[in-house]
Amino acid sequence: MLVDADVHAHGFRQARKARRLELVEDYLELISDLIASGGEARQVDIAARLGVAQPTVAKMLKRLAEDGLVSQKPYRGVFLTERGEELAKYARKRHQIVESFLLALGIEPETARRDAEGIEHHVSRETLEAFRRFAKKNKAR
Amino acid sequence: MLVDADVHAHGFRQARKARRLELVEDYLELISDLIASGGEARQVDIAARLGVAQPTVAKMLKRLAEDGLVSQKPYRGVFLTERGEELAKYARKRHQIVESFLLALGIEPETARRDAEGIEHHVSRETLEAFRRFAKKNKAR
DNA sequence: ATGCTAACATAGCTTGTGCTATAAGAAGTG
DNA sequence: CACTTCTTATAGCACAAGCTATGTTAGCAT
Repeated sequence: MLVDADVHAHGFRQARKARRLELVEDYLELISDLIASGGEARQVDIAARLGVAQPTVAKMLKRLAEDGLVSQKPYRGVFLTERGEELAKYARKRHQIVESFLLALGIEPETARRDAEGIEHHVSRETLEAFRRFAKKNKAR
Repeated sequence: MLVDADVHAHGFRQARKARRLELVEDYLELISDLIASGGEARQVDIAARLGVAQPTVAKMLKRLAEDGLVSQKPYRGVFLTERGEELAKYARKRHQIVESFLLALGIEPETARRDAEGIEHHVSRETLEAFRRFAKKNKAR
């Protein structure tokens, strides 16, 4: 009935790791979208869209900058580094695949969008590939 | 291209709330499984299976007890209250459906188990129902 | 019954992510 | 050019979830 304890533990560790990455990916994806759609990503806009206070964003950006994912000049907008852009691109691709997959399964668009937001961070490459194939084969009408 | 900011923010707030619930569900589900399979749920076992230190579990159990989800007597095992059992049951059902679904999709068992662990918390009732139907129709070979 | 070991309890620290309040810099307007 | 306003920076607090180290208790074995 129950799986081996070590295996079990490993799974949960993975999940916790994924949870920490979620926020980072959300930020990168959003920053990338903001820049693509308006040319700049200001802290206030990021904050408004994430539903969070501006200092929270400032702190997070500092961390992202330290990790080499974004670059910021004082009192100027924030930009993605090459590595940040890469991650953002992958996150967005994954997001789109998950969403199309759900649509192909016949889920309502609104639900698909919302569920995709949560699911995308927990999909391994193998599962993502399976989703992609399925979505391709069963194109949503 | 970008969705309305308030809608966007609301989605993220929901996601953050869900993230806090994840841990609780993981605990309840695991406690329920441990009791079902061995008659008791000891802190050390919970800790081993979650891949976490025992004091971390102790602290969490205290919180769950305050929230009326588990009951514990000092130096004795932990048990689920009625409300806790209910939540655990739903979480487990959801988990099983997600896992069978991934298996039916042709995902490797190991991967399916791991991905299910992360995905289960983000699946709406609508999507869950679609998963259930698909898994039933395409029973894993 | 006494003592040993395994399990639980507790203290205190770290890190991450949120907040409010406030200072400081940039930008637009008269 | 000065002033107002918008944006960003910084300080300081709270809380959740992790850790290590160490004290207590229960249960088993001699």
